Amino acid sequence: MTNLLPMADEPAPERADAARNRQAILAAALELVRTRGVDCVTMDTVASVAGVGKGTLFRRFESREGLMAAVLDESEAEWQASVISGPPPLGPGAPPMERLLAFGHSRMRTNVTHGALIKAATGDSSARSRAAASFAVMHVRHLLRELRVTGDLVLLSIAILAPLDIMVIEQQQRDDIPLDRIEAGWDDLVRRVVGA
Amino acid sequence: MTNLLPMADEPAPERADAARNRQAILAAALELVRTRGVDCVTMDTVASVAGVGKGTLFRRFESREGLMAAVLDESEAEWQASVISGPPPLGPGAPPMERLLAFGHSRMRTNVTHGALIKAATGDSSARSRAAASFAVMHVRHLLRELRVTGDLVLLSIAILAPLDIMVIEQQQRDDIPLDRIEAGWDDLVRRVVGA
DNA sequence: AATGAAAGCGGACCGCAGTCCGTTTTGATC
DNA sequence: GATCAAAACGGACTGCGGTCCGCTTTCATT
Repeated sequence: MTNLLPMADEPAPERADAARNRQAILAAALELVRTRGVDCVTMDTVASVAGVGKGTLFRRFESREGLMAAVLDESEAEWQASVISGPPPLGPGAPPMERLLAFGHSRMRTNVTHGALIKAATGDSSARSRAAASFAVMHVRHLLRELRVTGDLVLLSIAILAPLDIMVIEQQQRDDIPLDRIEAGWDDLVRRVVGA
Repeated sequence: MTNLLPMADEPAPERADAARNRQAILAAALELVRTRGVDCVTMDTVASVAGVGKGTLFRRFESREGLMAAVLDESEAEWQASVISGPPPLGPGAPPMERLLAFGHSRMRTNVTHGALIKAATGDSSARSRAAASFAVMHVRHLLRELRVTGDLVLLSIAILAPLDIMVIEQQQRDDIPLDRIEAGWDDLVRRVVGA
């Protein structure tokens, strides 16, 4: 007998077939996104390539958005890792200001590169975007603190991060503003906020 | 005989029935949005209430997004008017810094109030959001110039406006940050950028 | 190994945005 | 007022995201 009365609300284990299917779906989605491009990947296609029913997709990943978020996390996780423990200046070791600028540049380029996927994974109040935003705010706030910035650091972090949003970046690109100029503008903003 | 050879590429006149239908559609959409809320308004419903075919809706307004943009413009236009020629501090007459802060607060509150409609009207590269953003950037840039701010004023304007975006605001509200604190944080940002 | 209930499965089905194309309306010209 | 091409119309149709529910699989227990 193991654990008759549930001790805590454990996150519910996953049945063998469920785990197998989640892997198959994720692999299929990843492959399809890579070969056809995000916008041409339908849920029916993913289901049939993965060899499961459509219902299974939605039970595992909630929505198309959720599935795309899972695909995106594959690369997002390693980006976060390189921020936390990669080589400087993005990772630890460089002075805070250099790290902050490197962080912004890296985030901006990543957003541009994975733009389509990020947009597909980021709808209203998606769990994924909350987590991603939370990580970024945490990191920027930490760097601002090291830079001895005073004030509401959470709000300042959000303000600093807002112009890096893909939608904002793409709007500027549509107005023929080159990426380098956007980057320079952001650097300027950061310096003004930090007060350097 | 009037104008046999077209002198310039005039924006093409509109046939009587076309104009009539556009009005009917817009009226129906406005009414439905008001009574049912944006998210419950389908294109089929608008079409049947307006007494036209579905095809007509899409020919006139391109997409659901476009229709919602048209509905939104009803109120957006008068907001822009109050910025350009309304009473201070939002309108002309107050010192630039006061106007800038008033502008931000007003924009923020408006975004929150019309959040659902704005989101429905604002998709990837919508013509509407380009125009709206353009107006805001123009205005902020103008105020920054009056404040003797130096640098890439367009980029700084975009950076100042980015945190006012509905998606950004709503993210913060989900994290239980009250609107007043968001507002204060934005004021702080502006003062740092302006250098006051 | 037998059992039974909970978890998972899958595909028919639904609602909605957007397209297509044969028919109708408009208005400039004669 | 008759003519006619261009413009507009409308609703059947398509494709996709998402739901529903009767059937199957899993696995803890005996």
